[in-house]
Amino acid sequence: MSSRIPIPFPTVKRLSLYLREVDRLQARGDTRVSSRQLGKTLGLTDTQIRKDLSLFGQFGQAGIGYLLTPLGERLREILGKDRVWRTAVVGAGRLGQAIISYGPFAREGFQIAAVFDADPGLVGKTVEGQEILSMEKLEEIISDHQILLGIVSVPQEAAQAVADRLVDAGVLGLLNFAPTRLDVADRASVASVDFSSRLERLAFQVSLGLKGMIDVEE
Amino acid sequence: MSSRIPIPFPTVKRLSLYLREVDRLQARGDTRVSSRQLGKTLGLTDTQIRKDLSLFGQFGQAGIGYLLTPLGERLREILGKDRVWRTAVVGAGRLGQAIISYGPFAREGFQIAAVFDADPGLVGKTVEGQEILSMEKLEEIISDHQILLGIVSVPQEAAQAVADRLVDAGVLGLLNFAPTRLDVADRASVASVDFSSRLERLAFQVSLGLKGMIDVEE
DNA sequence: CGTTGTGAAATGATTCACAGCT
DNA sequence: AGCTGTGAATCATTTCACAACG
Repeated sequence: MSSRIPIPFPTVKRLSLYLREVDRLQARGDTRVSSRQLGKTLGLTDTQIRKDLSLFGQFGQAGIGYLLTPLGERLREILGKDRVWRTAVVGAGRLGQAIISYGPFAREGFQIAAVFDADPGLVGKTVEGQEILSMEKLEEIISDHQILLGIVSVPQEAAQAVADRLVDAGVLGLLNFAPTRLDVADRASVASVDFSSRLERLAFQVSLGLKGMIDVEE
Repeated sequence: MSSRIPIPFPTVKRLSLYLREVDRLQARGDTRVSSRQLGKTLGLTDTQIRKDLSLFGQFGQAGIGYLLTPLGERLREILGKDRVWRTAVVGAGRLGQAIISYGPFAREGFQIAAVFDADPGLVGKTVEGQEILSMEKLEEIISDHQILLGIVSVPQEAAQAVADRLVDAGVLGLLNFAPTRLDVADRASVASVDFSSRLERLAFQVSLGLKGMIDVEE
């Protein structure tokens, strides 16, 4: 018998960090890690790590900690990294090109299977071994190559239209770099990377540090 | 008399979105907006928006909604956008160059005041009107130009060392693009933009959609 | 009416405290 | 002693419900 439980969203965020650190420790030759040790490098409490991991069963050893090999395997499985995710990049401007050549993506099992751009001046050029394709071919190639993820690195004005086309073509997940919300109803998942919002929040935090908390009354 | 209250972290995240939408509506010629309307475009509930805004005083009008001009002004003030933030970019590889030329930053009051890179092959070149400077000049220029924010777009291995130098030089906020945690103790604020973690979470969400919730027992 | 502002209730996530294993 | 796993308590955030206003 198997039961289904909801995974708290913040936990998912952390699982990804756990896996990264587990990989790093394994590369260093370690064979095990305690929740305390993991928490220290990641800036989290040991309790939180144990709580997170306990959602997926018991794979720690009291008195010892967690063995890196099974922990890594299980995290990979949970995060869907026990397979290759074919990914399309739409928008091959400076940002798109940076994404295509971004080391960690390739290293972590995300395979850039196609790159598209609307600019005829870019179409035909090659970035990191990938030929930039015309937008006209988008639907055909997404479907032929069974591409499940799409990275949207086009200007804000074009983002929603691109998202619509990707989803219509069968993409199930969008990584959005444009500073706007993508509406895909229930047809896909969307994750956003929002530089300016992040920088703005940083400026806010710094303001607080400089000025203390916000005054409610002036 | 004035009292100080803590601002919930999730609220800060949203304030930035509110401001962006307010600006967009104003550019379109609108003069007011209701929490309902705002929520619809941003994918949030109207109650949440009102709760968020109410933390900073009452500036809506019952029966009418919020006037865009005062709302925008107040948001800008809260977020620390009523001033120019001089910002340094460290790491002028593809990602760094994409960041430097990223439109929304400039448009939103963040001024790139200096660009550094450790690669002698890049030093002296110009990106978007900015000369890439040698790392040797970092401390001097940060201090002379009173740069308060630093963007870290170097490889993971170099990130912590760069962060240390920036903070020592007087930077108060770091926007970190490297897939690692930056330890700055209490000397600065850090915000991270973590592409791979985001993509991993997206893959996880898609897995859920494909496979349903995680099985607790196999 | 439609809309804001806000206490009160509900939900969600983290931390505490400790039993139990090695 | 050092560690995990977890129920219970606490803390944080969202949603509800509705009074007051234009």
